[in-house]
Amino acid sequence: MELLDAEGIDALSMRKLATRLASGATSIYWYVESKDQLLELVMDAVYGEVAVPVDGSWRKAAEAFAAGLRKAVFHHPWLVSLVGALPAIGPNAMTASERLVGAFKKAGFEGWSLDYAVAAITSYALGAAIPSAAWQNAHRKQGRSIQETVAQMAPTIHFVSADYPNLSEMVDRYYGGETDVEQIQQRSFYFGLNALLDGLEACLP
Amino acid sequence: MELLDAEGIDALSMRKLATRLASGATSIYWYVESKDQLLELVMDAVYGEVAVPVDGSWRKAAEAFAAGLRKAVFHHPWLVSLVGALPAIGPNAMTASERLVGAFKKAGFEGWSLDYAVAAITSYALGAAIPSAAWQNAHRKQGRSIQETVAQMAPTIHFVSADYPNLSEMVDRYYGGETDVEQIQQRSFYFGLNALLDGLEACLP
DNA sequence: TACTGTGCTCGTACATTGTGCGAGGGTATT
DNA sequence: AATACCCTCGCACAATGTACGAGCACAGTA
Repeated sequence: MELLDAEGIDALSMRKLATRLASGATSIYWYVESKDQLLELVMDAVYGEVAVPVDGSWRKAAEAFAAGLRKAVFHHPWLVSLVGALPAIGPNAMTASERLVGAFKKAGFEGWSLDYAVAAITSYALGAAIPSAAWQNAHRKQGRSIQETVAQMAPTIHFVSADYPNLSEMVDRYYGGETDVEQIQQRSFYFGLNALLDGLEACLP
Repeated sequence: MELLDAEGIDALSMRKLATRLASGATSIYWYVESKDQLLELVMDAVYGEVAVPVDGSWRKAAEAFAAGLRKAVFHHPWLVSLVGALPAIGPNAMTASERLVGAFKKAGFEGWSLDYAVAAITSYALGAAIPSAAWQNAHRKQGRSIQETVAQMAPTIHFVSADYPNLSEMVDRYYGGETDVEQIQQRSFYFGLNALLDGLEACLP
């Protein structure tokens, strides 16, 4: 994971990992069946970073899950390249889901509504993490800081959105103030999350 | 895209693509700078399949966008491996966003709320597409049909969820009836989408 | 002490990958 | 006839995932 965080997922090779571990390249295959399986394990390790409380309201549980996933993806932006391509059935992912389901069940969700409500939250959490990861990936690909990347991409962004008046207006809003990408994304994240939670709350008896 | 649909993203190599095009492997590089750029173009081609109507309510626009993306990912499950890793600034993606923003703006969203509301919908749409793509990827990796894949994975799924009572309950519900994965996912998708739209509607003046 | 098995490491090897380079050929313009 | 451009492609190289099997250390048994 240190290697992945530092160099991204394209840069991870079994040989590099081996030298990092001061071992032979193929020794890894004693512990792991394939690179894919290794990545599955890594993915579940990341899920281990999202902590869902066992007590507390269903809204708190959902918030903890979604925010935890968001933070995890922020620190490990390569995760989004794995989600959807590899099954997420590790113990950490399972525990998080289990607790989330438990909280929703205790709140009164039942039957298919329970499944659907949980799926809605996970979908939103995953989806919201993607743009965040995209920015991280972009600015890590060059060695620059976020501010520098934002500044550097400004002309390109203005150029490609020039033909789209609504998008241009959005872009201007982004580049109007201090352009703290992370803060904007955080606000955006909680705005949508609260909307979704409000909508789900209306389904409760 | 035919190659990607048939064999998945791991199986796409420049050489295979070249033989499919009855050309030399490196001839492709006359038209395309790198494989990554090729994938960017392919990604935008998929965005071309999601049609957002210019007229109609903001809810209809959001539904069309989300459902379109869902359908596109269903047919091209390899897309999720690209989203978040590659920038989505092609003309088709831009047009879809532009129209979505337009519809929301006409409905009364403005300022940051406009951006956030649109971001919420796209996040949900992307996130909801991921599990769907995961199933597709899984069942395409083996040559089997969906039903066969579902049946074949049943023991594994029961096994890994055995220690999690809430998840077991969910799994039982899934495997209780006819287990039409696609239909369940569709219902789940619209359930969450409507909840989110309801929540967003409450933000309107 | 000798032998056997088991857990683990690693060098070698191979097929496959993305892609840089430069030599070719076809067509249009001068 | 010569030059310029558009386009194709064979070759080559470094890097990749991983199968294979030879080697080690150490445990238990004879």
